[in-house]
Amino acid sequence: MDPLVNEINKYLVTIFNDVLMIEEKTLQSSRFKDVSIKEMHTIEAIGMYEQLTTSEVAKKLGVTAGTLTVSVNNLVRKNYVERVRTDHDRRVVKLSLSPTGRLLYRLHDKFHRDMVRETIAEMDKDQSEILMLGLKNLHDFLERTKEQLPK
Amino acid sequence: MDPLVNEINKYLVTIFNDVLMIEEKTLQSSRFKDVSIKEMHTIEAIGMYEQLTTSEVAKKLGVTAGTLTVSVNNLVRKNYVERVRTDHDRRVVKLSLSPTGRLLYRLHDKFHRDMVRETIAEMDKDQSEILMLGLKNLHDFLERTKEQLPK
DNA sequence: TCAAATAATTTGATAATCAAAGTATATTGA
DNA sequence: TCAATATACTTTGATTATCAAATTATTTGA
Repeated sequence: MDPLVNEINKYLVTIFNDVLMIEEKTLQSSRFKDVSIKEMHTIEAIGMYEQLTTSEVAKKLGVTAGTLTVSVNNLVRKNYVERVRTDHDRRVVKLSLSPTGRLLYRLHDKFHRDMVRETIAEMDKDQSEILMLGLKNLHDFLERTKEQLPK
Repeated sequence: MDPLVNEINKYLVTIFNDVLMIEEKTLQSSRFKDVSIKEMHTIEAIGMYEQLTTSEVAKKLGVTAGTLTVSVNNLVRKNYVERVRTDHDRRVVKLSLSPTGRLLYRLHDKFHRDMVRETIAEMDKDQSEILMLGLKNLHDFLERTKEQLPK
């Protein structure tokens, strides 16, 4: 067993848990105490620019449409998300962020980008590009794995 | 804004969502359907070798002791975890994995290591070491961030 | 036209989570 | 010594997250 595999794996597991914990605590000590980390990820999936439907966002998050409807009910009540039923097909609901939702999205995005910036700060360009390539490999592998998953 | 920062960030976000989803679905289609991904991470935190207490595991997971007690109640009922009250200090409970818990731990660990192995399969040694270094940087940054977090 | 398909929502059940209160045990200091 | 305090864990009550299945509204296709 390649010790590098173990080491990379160990870092990934810890990074994973740490990011979630830090995101949660950062939110809870900001002015957005009424947003859970799950809700934050829903806001992230709704996004700033596209006009995604309920089922598209549910698929992106890997939850059922019912789960998303409940979550969006709360986010609409708390004024982070807006629902618009389309004229074209009146069964479809497009989701978008309210002005406050957009502000929160940008703050969260900044947290992520600062985290990455700090990480690669002391690497030279070659190194950070190899890091990027490594992450791309992992990403591509995961996308392939998702395809093969028993629906 | 360095486009590399955005790109690395984008991969990280997708990787996180994908790993969670794949882990959840893989569990649900295995013989361990009664274990949620949260419970899997609790089993992971209890670990194979150390004898951690309830509060140590809660801290590792970033949840309250009450939350962990509830989760451990379920894992004991389902026969993945064992509780032992210590003689030395009878308030303290040490947590450990049952034989089935150990089996599940090893399977989950294998999933992770296969994922990493596949990722670095086509990289040469220099490249995979730089990936590792990048992850170490991210990891160290997160550990420092955790320190500074408002308790 | 109208049966089937689709998009979203609602419902009922269970798990995950916290803060606060409660229980049992250990430590400390007058 | 022993009462007050601290510690480790558990319980409780409330809220959120989740799913599968049922329901509602609308669209599509034979």
